[in-house]
Amino acid sequence: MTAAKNDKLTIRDIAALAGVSAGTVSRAMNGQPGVGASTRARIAEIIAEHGFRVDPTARQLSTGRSRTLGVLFPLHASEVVLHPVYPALLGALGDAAERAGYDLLLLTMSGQKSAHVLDTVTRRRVDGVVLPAAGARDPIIKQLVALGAPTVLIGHRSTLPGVGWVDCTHDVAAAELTQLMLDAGRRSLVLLNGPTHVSACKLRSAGFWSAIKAAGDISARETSVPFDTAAAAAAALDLLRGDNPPDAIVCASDTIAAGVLDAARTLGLSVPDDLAVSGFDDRSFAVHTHPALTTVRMPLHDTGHAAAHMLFAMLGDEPLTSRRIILPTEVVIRDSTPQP
Amino acid sequence: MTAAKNDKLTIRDIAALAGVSAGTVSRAMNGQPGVGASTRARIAEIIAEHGFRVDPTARQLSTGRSRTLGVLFPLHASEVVLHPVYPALLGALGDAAERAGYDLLLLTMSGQKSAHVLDTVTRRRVDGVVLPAAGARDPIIKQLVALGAPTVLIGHRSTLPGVGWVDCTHDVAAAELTQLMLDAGRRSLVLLNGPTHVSACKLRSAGFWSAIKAAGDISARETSVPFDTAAAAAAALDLLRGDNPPDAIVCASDTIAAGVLDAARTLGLSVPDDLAVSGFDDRSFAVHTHPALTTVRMPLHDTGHAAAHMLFAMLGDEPLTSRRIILPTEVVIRDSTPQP
DNA sequence: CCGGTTTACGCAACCGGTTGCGTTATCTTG
DNA sequence: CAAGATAACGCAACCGGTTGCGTAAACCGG
Repeated sequence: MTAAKNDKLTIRDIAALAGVSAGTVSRAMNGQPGVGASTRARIAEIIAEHGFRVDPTARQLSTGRSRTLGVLFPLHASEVVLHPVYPALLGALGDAAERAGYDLLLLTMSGQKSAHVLDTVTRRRVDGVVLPAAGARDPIIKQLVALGAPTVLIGHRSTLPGVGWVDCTHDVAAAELTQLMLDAGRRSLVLLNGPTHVSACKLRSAGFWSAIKAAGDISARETSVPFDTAAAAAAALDLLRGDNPPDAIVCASDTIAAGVLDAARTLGLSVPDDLAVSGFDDRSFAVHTHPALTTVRMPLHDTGHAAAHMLFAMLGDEPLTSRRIILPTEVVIRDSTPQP
Repeated sequence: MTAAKNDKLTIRDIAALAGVSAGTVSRAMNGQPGVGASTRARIAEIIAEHGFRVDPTARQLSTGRSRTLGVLFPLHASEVVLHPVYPALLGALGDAAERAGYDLLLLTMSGQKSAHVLDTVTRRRVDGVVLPAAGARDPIIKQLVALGAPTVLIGHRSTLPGVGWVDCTHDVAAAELTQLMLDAGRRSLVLLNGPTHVSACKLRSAGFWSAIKAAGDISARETSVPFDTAAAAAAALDLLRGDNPPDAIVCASDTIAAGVLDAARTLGLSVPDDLAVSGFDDRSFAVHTHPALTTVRMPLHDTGHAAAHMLFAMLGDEPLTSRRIILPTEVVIRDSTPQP
């Protein structure tokens, strides 16, 4: 057996084996100067032979670094995993962390109980924090920067100094979809937006209106509904039965779009001929709706990856990169909009 | 300000404030005997006033416990979060951990690179491990028990001594669905199963065949396909075009069932009149297919919850419970099977 | 009021690494 | 070859808690 088990070796055991002091072993392991070449080689050999691994807890206690990144959601964990985009972000962050030799600590925060999270950061159980669900109003962001914790936001373009963020082009995607509707001859559009305090929804609104403004004489409205299929269906029924019913509805999420499809079916409208519908998120069910949903795929894997590496750069592990990154989205055209 | 910030207080600072030794503060904090009532009260007051919090790293170094539970997936993180059931389990585990004051460390393991994971366990960065994706063949399970790590499996009924597990009644659910088909008069059934090495698929097969056997003179077959809509569609086309085409297909997942629905549509078959179809998992898209899918909802939240508390019991935090738990499933009847 | 037990608390070692500083050995260079 | 510079390494303190053991004071019954 070479580098197998034999647990619980300490650095002083290795030092004794090599006939040196513990400090020398530590320096040799960490590639620091002050160790002779032959000694270094001998120590490396002994470490490999006995399968010694440093105790991360002890190292952390003396260095103050844990090689762990925290992923913080101001939600219950069970809410996180049901979300359309958070799980994918978490997965990408996990991949990047594993590849960089970091561990991933999942931090959840029900309500405003930030004490435990701040404590975890203060005590350096995590070296930095990614917030994939950061809202503009969350006080936790300011608290984290006040603590000096390297912080990266996803989906919220904060202006706070020191914090980095990664976001994607919600506005461009919304504009593209809107233009798609206009190009197909639709002249009465509605943006069925999500809650307007959500950063992504603000951007989607901006994209929608910029395309409308550029087109000139178009009838356009915007309404806000929760990210909920039933609520969206009710809102869509109102719109479609009211004055000047829309011939195209741009929705801020696939769940909302699913509600619109339900409403269209209820009224016997044909999609996309009578009504064009688009979603956002490209959730798994988007391909199973009837008709299959035109939607927007966000670069979730790249986003998580970029956020992780931005954090590693802040921690000094990698060369500095930009602290503000905007990644491109991709419009996925299916059958709920007219074919170009 | 009472219990606000003022970071970096040590237990010796508190001891000096209270006019006692660090050891006494430690004992007072942890509710150990050997501290007078008045001293205890004074220490508690000073701790509250200054907002002192123990350093979990230092505590871990001396006690060997981290109040952290590991969730181990022998996969890449990005594969985990795309899975139909793992995210929900992760969420439930996270909720339970937060409520119990535990942190959650996400451990992923690409390929057979178990060294880092075993190291994390050996060094007690986690007090115990939950494996929501345990396969019968995984050597990691034996390695964990060899290390003496409290281990709880989800979805794999291991016979190894010491390990606990939580599973649900895949067999009963499959039998119920099969019986549903039989009660509706279907006489040519197919189980379109997933990969047969998956524990849940074995159970689903057993349930299917037990219902068939009990019914007597029935034509029944079983085929295995990957959990993939396109592959399932191809297999279903073969079956439906072949001799003795089935009038009911019980599928081992919603993704497989979606493929069967696609095949039925291709052939112009009416579901459920010509062909009854059922899925498994109750994924979000099951309600959006046409017709909406009859499927099985698994008690994912309860499963995660039970696994977490079984682990806490093993760690001595809670009274002992059973180490083998089987939770009931729920058949969700929608429109892809004949109404009873 | 006294011997013996219990209680309250301090002291110091320990968990397992890291690191500043001092000492000795080796290497330059004039 | 002597003197100064440099490299290699040991020593011990330190990170911030926990805990076994020793001791002095408070308590007990007789």
